[in-house]
Amino acid sequence: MIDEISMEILKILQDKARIPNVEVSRQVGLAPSAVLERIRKMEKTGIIDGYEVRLNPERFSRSQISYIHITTRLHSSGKGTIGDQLAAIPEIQEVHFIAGEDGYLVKARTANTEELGDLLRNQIATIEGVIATRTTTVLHTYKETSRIPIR
Amino acid sequence: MIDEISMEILKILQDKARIPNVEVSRQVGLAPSAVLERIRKMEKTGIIDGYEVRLNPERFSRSQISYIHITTRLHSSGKGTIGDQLAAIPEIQEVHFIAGEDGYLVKARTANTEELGDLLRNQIATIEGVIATRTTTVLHTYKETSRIPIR
DNA sequence: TATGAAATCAACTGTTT
DNA sequence: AAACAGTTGATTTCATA
Repeated sequence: MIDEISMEILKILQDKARIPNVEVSRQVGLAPSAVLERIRKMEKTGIIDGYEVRLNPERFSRSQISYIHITTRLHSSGKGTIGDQLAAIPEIQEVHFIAGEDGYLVKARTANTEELGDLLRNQIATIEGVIATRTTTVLHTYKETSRIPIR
Repeated sequence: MIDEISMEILKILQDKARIPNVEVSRQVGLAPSAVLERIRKMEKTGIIDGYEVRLNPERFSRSQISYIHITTRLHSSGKGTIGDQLAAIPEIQEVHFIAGEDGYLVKARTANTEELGDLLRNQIATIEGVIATRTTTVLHTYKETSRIPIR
């Protein structure tokens, strides 16, 4: 479904998402229009999901990463699922429903622990069906990427 | 340090990282070259960290997300820190040193639980100083973005 | 910093294989 | 179906204010 050349294109884009198209075409040995056509097709078929700007969290007062385990009641009523309500909070970057704990694992970014407390008390604890939270505080991040190994 | 116009530009880019530059310039009311200059400057000063292609994990056999708590010995010897060694594993997207557990929290993407077992046994457990691992399996993901709220 | 002119590149359309 | 070439319009660089 994805041939050698398209794989090559994806690898180049993973290294540098805003590389000029002519540069990609030079590297893979095709005409620019052919490369563009391949990229458009991969965008259409969902192989390429999109493009993101990565902003420096420290420049926007978002240095503190926290992982929050959220225990919920099994039969939640309320409007919408708890997962969707958590996902709507902008400080929360990831919401995962996890096995073995009847609940969710979410990743949050705040300026500091004070804002984290705010988030826990005023945004998360108020959601119908949330029983308890347990927070893991990040002291240092060695790696943080959305890049996946492709083959 | 970041004025109103640059903030506006960043918000537009967060919504659509590959929006044409003329379109941005129309929205903020500047010449295209002026917008570009501002973007270049923000790239240089590290406000913009980079740009990423988001590939569909399912198309590349990386559907399974796992969070792995790794307990380590306090005084690790060996070559390089454990954090750096974990960061070098391509299946691992995030490596965080966490408070309260003498260890790391990592996010991994594998094709399935079999590959996860492989990763745990052959790549993680073999690192000098690693005592134990505890894995949280993700069943469903509601949200997964690197976007941060800016203000 | 912002601008406008000039060169390079992107993207659409045709044509060919 | 995929690659290419030509045209149109956007991006980027540069001189200038």
